[in-house]
Amino acid sequence: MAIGRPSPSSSQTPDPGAARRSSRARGIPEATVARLPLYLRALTALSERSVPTVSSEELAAAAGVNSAKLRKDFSYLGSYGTRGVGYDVEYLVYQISRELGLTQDWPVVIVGIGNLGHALANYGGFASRGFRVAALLDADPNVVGSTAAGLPVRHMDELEEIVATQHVSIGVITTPPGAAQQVCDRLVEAGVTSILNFAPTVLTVPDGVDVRKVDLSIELQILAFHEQRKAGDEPSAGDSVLDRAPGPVRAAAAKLRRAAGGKAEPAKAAPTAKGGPDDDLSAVMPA
Amino acid sequence: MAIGRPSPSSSQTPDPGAARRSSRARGIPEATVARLPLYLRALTALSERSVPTVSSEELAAAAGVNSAKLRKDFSYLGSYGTRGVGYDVEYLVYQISRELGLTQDWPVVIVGIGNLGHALANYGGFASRGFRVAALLDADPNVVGSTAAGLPVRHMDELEEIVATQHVSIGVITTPPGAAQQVCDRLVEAGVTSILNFAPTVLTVPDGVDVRKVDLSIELQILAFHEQRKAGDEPSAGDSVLDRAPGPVRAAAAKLRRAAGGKAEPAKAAPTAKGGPDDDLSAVMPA
DNA sequence: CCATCTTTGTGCACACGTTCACAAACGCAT
DNA sequence: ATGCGTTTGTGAACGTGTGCACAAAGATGG
Repeated sequence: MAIGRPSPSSSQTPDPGAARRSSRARGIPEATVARLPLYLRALTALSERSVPTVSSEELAAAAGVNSAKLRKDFSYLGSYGTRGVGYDVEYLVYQISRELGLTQDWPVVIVGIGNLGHALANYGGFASRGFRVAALLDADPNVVGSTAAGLPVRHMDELEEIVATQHVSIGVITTPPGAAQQVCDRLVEAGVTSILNFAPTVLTVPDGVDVRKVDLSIELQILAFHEQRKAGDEPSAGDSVLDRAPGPVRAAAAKLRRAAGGKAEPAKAAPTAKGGPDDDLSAVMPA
Repeated sequence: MAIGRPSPSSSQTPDPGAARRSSRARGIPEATVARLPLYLRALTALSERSVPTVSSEELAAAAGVNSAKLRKDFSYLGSYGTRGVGYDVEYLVYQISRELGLTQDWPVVIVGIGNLGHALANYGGFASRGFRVAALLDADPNVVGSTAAGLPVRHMDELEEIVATQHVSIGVITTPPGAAQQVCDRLVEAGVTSILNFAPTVLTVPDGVDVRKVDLSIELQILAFHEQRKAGDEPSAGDSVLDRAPGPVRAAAAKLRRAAGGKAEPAKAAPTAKGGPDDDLSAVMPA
């Protein structure tokens, strides 16, 4: 992975390049990998209903994608279907599980046992797919010692030992944003090479370490954007001609803004106050 | 599983088409929209440190993207920078906020107050970006009446009234998977047009309704895939020559599999047992 | 006013992802 | 065997996203 990357780069989820290259190595496009869990879920449901085979059309509908995409996705795995019939459900479940690496055990540590940490610890879908919570960790003495989902919350200082003895390679960060990078560094140092980050922070990691992030705030903002579109549109504010004007006009406006003394547009919104969004340490749950 | 559902289209997150079209309408690519919140976060941090201007290089580093991409992204919004200087932080914060629709109030309802619902209700980043929790809802009488994050948990039956009187257009689903579609239908019926789904289910919604999903299980599986890559690779199991063999050989194998009586490869993994992953109603937190 | 230095904005080429559409492959009935 | 209906697997076209590299625009100093 990480082919031509010179210095340590933060291979966050949004960066397709790095992740893509690493998976394309053996041929499976990143976009396809991201959909495999979807197919697996749909197939598992069919399997439980003892359905022997499915057509690409049916399975695609169940997974919420179109059938051509599904067929192409499967073609990267090999030719597991039978023309005129469809795909063997059980066989496909197994093949996808294997491809995703779910046929083996993945011990996971969760760091930061706030509201979200609790939620994740209780998540049933964990164990069912080969993931096992190896330990719950927190730095707060008030939290350490309590139990969540039947597991004891242990102190951060035990991190290194746990990772080493249990061969943990995946870590989940559910700390406040301020602590995330520090925790991340420690995880990496201890030997963790894949991190799922719920804190609203850009994590910087060395080459060879994968980071994926889940960010509720971002998802909501994207929804808001589309929602605004649906409404009358027109971003509403002091938009006018200036903003989209070309060259000179715009430049002059910029100059004016700077001259006006920092604060441009004494707008009603624009969160500038302290204790705001991301530094809000009270937010144990960041996403 | 909802096979031939022809009518309403389910515009889940993975489907770029629908979402893209709606945003491209006025020009901003979906990929750019998805990054705007990232920039906004970095800019807000700079703003709090009273930094007046940033170069694309600096801001890009803070947001974890490359500078060319950032400049191109901003170019879709208009020409808000000054050559030789950079971007005015305050002005940009305002412009991005406006573009994302964050200069207005977005009341939100959260349905399903389990562990995750609690976590979200307590999320500080909510209010700070124009999002306001209008109500917490649950169907369980044991939960209704309790309080979370200072707000009372109200019964699902109040949904319609709340949505109508408070003009709620965004709903967050944090119910068990089994209840998700039902809750979704009710939200849509009540007038909600944007849904953030944490339940591991494919939601079907009418045209005009946006759905984004957050799925922890999927993220972990993607990490596992890459993790497996890093290790010795070789998906390990009865791979051999057969799986990737062309034409006739493969076909014969498929025939054999079917003839063998359903269950192919009595593999150790492949979750087939009941009480498994997605139907696990005990999993209040799905993601 | 001119030269120089910095940084933006963008044209262009390329890579990736999606979708169409169709031939080849298969089951099944005759 | 042969033909027919079904469904896969994939080549090719298209659209999107990314990154390079550079000209144009502004700042700054003499």
